[in-house]
Amino acid sequence: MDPAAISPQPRRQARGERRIDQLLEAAAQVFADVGYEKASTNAIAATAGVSPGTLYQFFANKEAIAQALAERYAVELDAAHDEAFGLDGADLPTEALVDRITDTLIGFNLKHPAFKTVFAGPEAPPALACVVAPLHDRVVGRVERLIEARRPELAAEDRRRYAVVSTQIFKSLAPLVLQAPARQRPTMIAELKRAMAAYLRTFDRT
Amino acid sequence: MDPAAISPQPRRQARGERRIDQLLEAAAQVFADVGYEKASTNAIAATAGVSPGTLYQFFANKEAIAQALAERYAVELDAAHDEAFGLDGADLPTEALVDRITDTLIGFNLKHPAFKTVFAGPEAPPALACVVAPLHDRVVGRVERLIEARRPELAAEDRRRYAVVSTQIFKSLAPLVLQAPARQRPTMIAELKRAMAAYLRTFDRT
Amino acid sequence: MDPAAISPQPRRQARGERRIDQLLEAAAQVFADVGYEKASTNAIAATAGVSPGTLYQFFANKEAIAQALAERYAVELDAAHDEAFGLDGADLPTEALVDRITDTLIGFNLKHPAFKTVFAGPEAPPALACVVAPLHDRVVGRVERLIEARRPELAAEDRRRYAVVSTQIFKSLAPLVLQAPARQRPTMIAELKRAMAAYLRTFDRT
Amino acid sequence: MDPAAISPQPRRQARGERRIDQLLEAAAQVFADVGYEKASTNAIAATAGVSPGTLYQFFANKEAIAQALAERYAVELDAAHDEAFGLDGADLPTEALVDRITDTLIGFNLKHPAFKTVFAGPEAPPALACVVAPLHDRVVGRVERLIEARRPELAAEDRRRYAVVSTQIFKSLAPLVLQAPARQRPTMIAELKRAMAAYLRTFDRT
DNA sequence: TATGAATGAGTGTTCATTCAT
DNA sequence: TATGAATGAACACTCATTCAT
Repeated sequence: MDPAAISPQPRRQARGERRIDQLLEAAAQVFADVGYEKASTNAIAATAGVSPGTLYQFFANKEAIAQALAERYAVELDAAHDEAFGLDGADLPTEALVDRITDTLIGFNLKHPAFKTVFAGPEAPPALACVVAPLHDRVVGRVERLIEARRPELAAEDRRRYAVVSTQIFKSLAPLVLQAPARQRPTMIAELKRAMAAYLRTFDRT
Repeated sequence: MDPAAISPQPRRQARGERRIDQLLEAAAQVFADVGYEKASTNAIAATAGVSPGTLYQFFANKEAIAQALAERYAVELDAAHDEAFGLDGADLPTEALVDRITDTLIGFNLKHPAFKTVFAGPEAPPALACVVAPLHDRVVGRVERLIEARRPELAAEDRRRYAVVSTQIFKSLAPLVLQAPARQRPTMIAELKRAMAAYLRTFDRT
Repeated sequence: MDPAAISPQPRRQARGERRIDQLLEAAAQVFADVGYEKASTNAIAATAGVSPGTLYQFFANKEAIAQALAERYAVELDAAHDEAFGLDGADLPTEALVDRITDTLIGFNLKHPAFKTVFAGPEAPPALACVVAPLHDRVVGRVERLIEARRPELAAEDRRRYAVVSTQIFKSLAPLVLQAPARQRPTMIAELKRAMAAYLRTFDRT
Repeated sequence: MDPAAISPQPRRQARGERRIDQLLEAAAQVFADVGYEKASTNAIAATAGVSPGTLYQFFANKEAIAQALAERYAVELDAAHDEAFGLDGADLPTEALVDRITDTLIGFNLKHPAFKTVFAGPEAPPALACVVAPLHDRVVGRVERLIEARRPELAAEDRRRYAVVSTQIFKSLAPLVLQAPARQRPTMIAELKRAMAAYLRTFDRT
């Protein structure tokens, strides 16, 4: 009973998925180092320890790699979100909510230095725009639902706008935190929270 | 003082300066279209209607083009700033100040679609970083001085941080305004002002 | 030991090595025709019948091509040297030694018209200097050891100088031989030998 | 009596010749620095403090510059030669003759670092070959006449060959002298003389 | 005469992608 | 499935030379 005889497909698929993991990890590293535009597919393949041909066996082109990476991040981010403001997000005071979300997202950014590359919103270079939009939308959607839970009376359009703006503010201040020397990071985090809370409060009691 | 004695040189120099204008205009267009990294010097030359060699007679390299563009923007922006919160910036209520500055800067962005390319802050691609930093610093410095005039008791470090964060927030929301369809632009502008004012107010009365 | 297990890689590597041969041969041709500086990598690739990209898969840059060529020559020249004054080089009369060495090296030059390009001594264009030095040093070193065997009482410094000067004289007269019409070549070879022998004799009996 | 009225042409010609001097001096500098191939006409013009257009008013192309430089050197070298082995060159003992010639020529090379660029013999890059040949021939011719004076019984063909070979040997050893650190220069000069004398002696008494 | 802007083919090199093995 | 050789258009930049002024 050769075990290989029973599961030839799973085995191959498993290998394939390991390869994909390798490649995405390599891509994340290269993206984080030099940015999407300057990241060469050859460099990604080399970092993953495979040949360029192999890379193209799993991804149709450079864009597809960014897309796949974005999807991975989307999934993991969803989980983190769930944990961060799971069921009581609606009832928390604004400050506490901002606290939790910020800590979660900053943690996520620290863990995944390539996240920002792939999480550009309207500023994304045209080449990345369509790739990156779904991840961005997903995060914005999440925020939107949270706002909905807290202020159900708001018009959908307003809700959307608030979500987009909050996300954008967060995204613009995050690099300040990430680039700050470790000593000043807490100050910057506090400032980020202050800015977020200030904005969110403006419509908390409208 | 024979005018003929001074004229031959200026004539040629004048042509050169016209060319520089053409080239910078072309560069702005190309930068705005495809971003700095993907902008090819040949494309810029072609857009300006000259040969690549001509471009390099006026600019040492691609970076120098961005730099020159940044400098032009710096000068024009300074003038706009002066006009926007000239002498009474210190005494205006926060909302009025935000109003003026926002309108000025949004106007500037609309007029110069390449401005954002060359006004990246900490997120600028490494290639642009050193080129772009002076422009960014200049704007931040401006804001800093404004804050100082309004709240002289603040520590320099805090002032700096506030200035940086304000700039960053503005920069992140501006694209939302610029990309919004004309109909929704006023709403977005109002939102941008609201976010800015909310943040600024947090330390207005501390 | 399944031969299939080792074959897939060697096959591809074999192709690669054939390409390298092709490319070096092409480079030698182009170098011989127009010299190192004017040899364009595109011309070398075209001569080898491949695209520029292929060339760069095997050589990091133009310099590396010259380097590889120099190394090939070094190896082949070593073998020729071994054959030319193998073990009895120390005991031969000067004339016989000069005879052998000259014939060997002239033969080598005739076989490899690009050799001189890559065997420039102190006159090499700066771009080639560091590439070419090792080959030159190797030949000089060889001559040095030969001189040492024949005149062990000489100071190292003098030995070195004699070796350098001999090499230089040979190098300067070789082109006269190579460019001479076939009919006059023997005369020129004789002259070259005479000049070499005359110089070497000056310290043979000091 | 405005002197300008009498000699408008000479004045202009004089200015032209000054320009030519400037340009050739600049060319010599640039050639000495980076070699003929890498010397750009723009660099030469800039070094001379004039515009490229002006350069082309006096020289048809890059080659013509080298040619003109070679001619200048030819004239000056002739004078130096006259002085070095004027009328008694025929009767001097070989060593004394070699001494004089060597000192003269080494002096000339030291004074004109670009001389070697423009005095390449059969090794000249094809681009320079025809430019440089006349200077080379002239020097060789000079040596030939000297040999004729000393050994009138030699066949013209042999004389020529001796002259060519002597020149070549000198040319190959000169860079060793020029590049040697000042302390070792005398040793190298002595060696050069020794090599030259050894060669010349071989047919001095045939 | 002198300028310096203008040219444009050419340079060395890169890289997303394909393909034979 | 994996390799790595192969491609070729593109890039940033150069330079001998010309030309309007």
